[in-house]
Amino acid sequence: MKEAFAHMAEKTEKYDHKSIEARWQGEWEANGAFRTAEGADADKKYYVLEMFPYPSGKIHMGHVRNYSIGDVLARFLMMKGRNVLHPMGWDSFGLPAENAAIQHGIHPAKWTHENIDNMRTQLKRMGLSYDWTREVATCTPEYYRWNQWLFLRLLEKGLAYKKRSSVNWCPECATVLANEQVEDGECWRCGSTVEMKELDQWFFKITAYADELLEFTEKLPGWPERVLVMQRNWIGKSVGAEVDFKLEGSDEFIKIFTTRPDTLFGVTFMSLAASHPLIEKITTPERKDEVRKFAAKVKSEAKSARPGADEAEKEGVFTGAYCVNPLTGDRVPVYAANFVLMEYGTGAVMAVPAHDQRDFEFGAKYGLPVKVVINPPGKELVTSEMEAAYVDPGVMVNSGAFNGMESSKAMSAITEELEKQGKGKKTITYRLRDWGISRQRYWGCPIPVIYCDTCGTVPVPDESLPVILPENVNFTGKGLSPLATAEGFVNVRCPNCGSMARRETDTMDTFVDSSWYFLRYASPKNESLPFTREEAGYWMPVDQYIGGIEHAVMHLLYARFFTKALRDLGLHTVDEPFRNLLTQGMVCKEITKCPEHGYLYPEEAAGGKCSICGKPVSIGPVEKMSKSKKNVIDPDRIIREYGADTTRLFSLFAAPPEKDLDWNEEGVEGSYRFLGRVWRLINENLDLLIEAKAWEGGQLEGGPKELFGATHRTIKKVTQDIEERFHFNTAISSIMELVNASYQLMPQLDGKGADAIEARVFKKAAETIVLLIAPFAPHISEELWARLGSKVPVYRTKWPTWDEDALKQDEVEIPVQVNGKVRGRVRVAAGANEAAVKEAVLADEKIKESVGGKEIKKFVYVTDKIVNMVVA
RNA sequence: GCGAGAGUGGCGGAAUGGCAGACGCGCCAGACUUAGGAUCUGGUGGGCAACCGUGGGGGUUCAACUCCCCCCUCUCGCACCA
Repeated sequence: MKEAFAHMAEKTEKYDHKSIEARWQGEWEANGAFRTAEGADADKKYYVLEMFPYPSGKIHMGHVRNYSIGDVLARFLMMKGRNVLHPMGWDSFGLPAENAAIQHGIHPAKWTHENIDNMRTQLKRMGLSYDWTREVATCTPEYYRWNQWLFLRLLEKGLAYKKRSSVNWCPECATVLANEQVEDGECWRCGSTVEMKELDQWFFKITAYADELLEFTEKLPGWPERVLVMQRNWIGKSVGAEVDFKLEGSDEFIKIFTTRPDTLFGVTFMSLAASHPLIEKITTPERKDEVRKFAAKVKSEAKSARPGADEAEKEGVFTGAYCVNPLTGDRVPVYAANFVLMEYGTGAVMAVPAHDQRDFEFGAKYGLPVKVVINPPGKELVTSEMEAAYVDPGVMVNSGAFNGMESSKAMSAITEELEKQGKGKKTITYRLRDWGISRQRYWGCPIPVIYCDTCGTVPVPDESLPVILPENVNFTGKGLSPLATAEGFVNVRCPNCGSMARRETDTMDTFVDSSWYFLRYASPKNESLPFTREEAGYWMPVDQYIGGIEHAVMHLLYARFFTKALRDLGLHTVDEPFRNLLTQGMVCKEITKCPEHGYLYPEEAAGGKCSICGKPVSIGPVEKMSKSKKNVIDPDRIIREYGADTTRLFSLFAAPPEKDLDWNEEGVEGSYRFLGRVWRLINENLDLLIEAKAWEGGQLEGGPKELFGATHRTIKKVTQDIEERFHFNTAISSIMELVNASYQLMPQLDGKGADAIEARVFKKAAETIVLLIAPFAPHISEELWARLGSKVPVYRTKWPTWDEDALKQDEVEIPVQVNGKVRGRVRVAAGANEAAVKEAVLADEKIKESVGGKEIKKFVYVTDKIVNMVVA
């Protein structure tokens, strides 16, 4: 239909996003537009980084949003004269590639590289300002050899070690999972129930940095508070004491951990984790049966997702054993309890029902005594009247020599006493565990060690790196990793003694790869080091890191750990990798459902009817885009139909970056219309605009003065919105206002020449619009800039600056409130004094009426802003 | 339970002590047109009005979406951490 009218010669050429975007992407590529090099002036550097993607095959809207945000910043800062590093790469080891091999018989390498090629093309079509010469892919030997090299350095430092340990095992993925990869007892990737398994594993000693990692969460003002909180929770530091309780009739001790040594005199029983190794030993024969049954029950319950902590009933059984309170000598019965976790502390807890809510509940259930040792200030607790534990500080009682002391002081006093007697010591525990990095998978970085019968565990020498992942292996998806069955890989001579030995066949967790890639971008091609001190020294830290909240703990904590460990290896000098972090919101869309066919893709629900059966479709709540709910929009289609500029613009305009974005196609059309409006504004006046000289200042009146003021106001607003708060949505809306204001001036251009003030002010506005939209919609911006006659591309043009004088208005309209309600407005000279304003206000008929002759008790005037009168 | 964030027109969202609803979507009207799902222009929180309106209730202030206190709802994170 559109074509039928195409012959109706339109006044101006249509906005053809396809040819414009192809042209400028070609130009940028041909000119190496975004290549970066270290400069002399270190404070001009700016490192913008978006989390690199896993090459799943196609980009999704989350990527579009992430990279659009980063690109606005990068392009804006380039125009502001910063030396911007803006790289991109691929987090390209990982399970999906291996699954593709198992399911479709495609080699992971082939699958991955094809996906990378495809996604690179897609990213280039978005017009992102990456320095592609710095591209890295973690699955290439050029990259992963440095993974191996860094592993060896950590090994030398004692920060990598091997131990046999019980690990989380996913039966479906046939691999070990890190603690962080287990969610509610299920595999984070496939959702299978996780089992425990004993295996020899490589670990990184992240716990050696627990304190520093925690401490620096207070020194990252550029990070969102919630991410820091999540990391603090994850590290889970608590300060307290370890206390030894001697077992009655034995030389063994039960070691407990407590954060409340001040309550030690109030211990009335002891709780052990059901899986505590001492349980079996100490349980009296007549109780064995009951205790074993209980332990089995706790174990099975632990496997299924534990119900919400506080609501779960506290249960336990008496073991028949007693231990002795080290300070009071009291006899304390030992229980096995379901709420004590073997993984935390020592797996044993001293129970103080009077001052711990869990112990209180447990004690009440089994009729155990309550002994108060802390009274609230000015009060006395009566055991029989207590309905809950008293957990706050107070004054010590029933605590021997410590009576009368502030409980806060007793904490350390009692700990010191224990230390003096050799019965305990001050201790700090962490929830954070060392990072298990071994994976029984093929598509990952080989761990560079060799096992020799004579020499033991031997590191692969640096000069033998990289340990190449062999291509020729079998994929079954069952049992051992394909590497373990690759004879040519496994069998190797010991680098030490030369006898036949075996290679490690586990590969590294892919989070290792992504823990230092931001450093590799500084020296992407270096063949003798992972990165050089000079280059990393120039670019690091990343000034702005942008990515999804899902990486709040794992990736971001590992990357922080690596940065610190590599610093201590002397490889660079920064403490923290990411100075500022922006966690973008999710991209969401409403769900469409057919009563018969379930979830429908948006295109299957066109017109509100199911495309399969024609039944009306129910439109559900807005949720995160996901394939399972079919509420996904393919960026490729949007870019094809509307162009990259529109797609980027909409994803930035619809919501501020940290909030969730609600995708809707009408909004996309709105953004497209806006770009069309900019296109016409300039092309319909192109001859005049080329000829006119932009107005840069001087005496103005009326329409031109207004537009010139609006131009400068917009420069100021857009600049501040981008650099101070990342509020791209309001930046874009203010450019829209400037475009609207420019259209308002168009009638005044009629019949005027290029020398006319109107034309010159209009030119200034037009130029400004083109430059201000450049970070958001770079292609149309370049095209219009070239059409306006510039030989220099926009990305090398200076970002416009504003003139405070141009913002000033001669006259301002002041709203006048009477008792807080707007009753009228007066026009006064800008900056007028209160007396002058008052005179104008009192002369106004409408306002007079509102005042109704009543007494004016107070007259408030905020210069150029508002008047408020209190009358009665 | 603890922690973080949010609650504003039909919708996405503006406004961080100073005219609530910028900008956009949607909707309505007009212009141009053989035609319009193009474009341009205007209108659009509710109410006939006085007035009423930012989750609810109190407070501070000349002035509160914004600050303080209490409560409700939602989202996210942590969750028997001794």
